[in-house]
Amino acid sequence: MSDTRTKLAIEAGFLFQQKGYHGVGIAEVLERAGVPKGSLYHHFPSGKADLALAAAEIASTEVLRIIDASFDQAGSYANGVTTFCYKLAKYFDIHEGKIGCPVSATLHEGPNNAAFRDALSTIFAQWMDRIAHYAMAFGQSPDDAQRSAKRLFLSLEGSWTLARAKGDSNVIRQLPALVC
Amino acid sequence: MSDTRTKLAIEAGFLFQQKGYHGVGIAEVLERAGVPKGSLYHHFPSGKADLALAAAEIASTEVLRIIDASFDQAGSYANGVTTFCYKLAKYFDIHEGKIGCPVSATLHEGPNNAAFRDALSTIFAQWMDRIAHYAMAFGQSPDDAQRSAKRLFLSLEGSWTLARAKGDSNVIRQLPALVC
DNA sequence: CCAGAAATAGACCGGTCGGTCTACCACCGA
DNA sequence: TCGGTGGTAGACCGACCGGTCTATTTCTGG
Repeated sequence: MSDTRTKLAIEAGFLFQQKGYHGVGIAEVLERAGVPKGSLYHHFPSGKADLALAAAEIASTEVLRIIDASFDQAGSYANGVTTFCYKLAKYFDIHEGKIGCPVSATLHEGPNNAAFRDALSTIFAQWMDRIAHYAMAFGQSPDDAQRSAKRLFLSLEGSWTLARAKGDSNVIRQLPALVC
Repeated sequence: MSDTRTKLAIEAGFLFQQKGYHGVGIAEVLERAGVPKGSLYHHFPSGKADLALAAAEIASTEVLRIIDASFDQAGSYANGVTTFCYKLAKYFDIHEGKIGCPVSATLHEGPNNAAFRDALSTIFAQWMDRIAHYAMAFGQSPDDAQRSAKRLFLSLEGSWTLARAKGDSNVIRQLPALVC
């Protein structure tokens, strides 16, 4: 199995989230992961771009997992949103406020090609679909659920940006009061 | 007078907004502005960082100008928000969808130092203050105005992100229906 | 136990990065 | 006319960039 591959993607993601695609050098990723260059190009033949895509994929999966964990045991949609935001705020604090949206930081400032934009767009759609799914599960109409999900997602992206600028995770924690 | 200085900041801002701080090389800015390297380091002694700060300042002023232009002649707060978003969407289209928040793209992916974060945080606060000011002018209570401004700002940041990922300015145009 | 594939290891490459430095030029008050 | 100054011009630098390449080690099926 390819444990090295996963480790590379995770560590790369960690760095991309803080400094953006262009802000991270291959050497830095290699050092953090404790992996030589040869291994990287073995597992990711097309190099940095491959790495970023894989890192974004992993980060996205983690976000979906957090959504599930937040809503599965919630008593209401508003309740789920609150749990979700608190979990994200905690994650933000763990990384000492240096982190933004895990996938947009990775992919947005990368090469402006179709592959990156498509991946980003797909991931965002998945997030909103998942949130809308829970909104409907809690009784909202399909239309309302779509709106709720979009409202939450857009504000969340904004919160990540603002929280990072202010170095304060409370921006994220105050989100439920603003969108519900 | 220093026309060169302004030109450098504007062109740098244009590029930073598309590719982020690390994604833009000094040489590229120089070529776009048609200015030799010596001039840059004459006007911006500490180089790229100075340039980014100046570029962000200019971009922020422009956003404030757009806010004023949108709300000054509006009949209601909601009306002003709509005009504001349409203006931004148009700006987004002019740049062929390659652009995000003009200041966050410039400063967020830059060196993670206090100066950059402070500048960003200050600029965002100015934007929200200005929006809140108009919300109050249209009759909202101070508290409500704060909330309205924050809601609009956060969603707007998110919209810029999503619009760029999807390459579709309609995300921004649909914002008023979501936050008002 | 061995052959071959998978993976690791890192030296090496041309190009580009941000930044420095010296030379020159245009303007302006004396 | 001259000295000085604010600005322009671009050659040049070491560091670092992403990526390639060959050699070696480790794993695995027969």
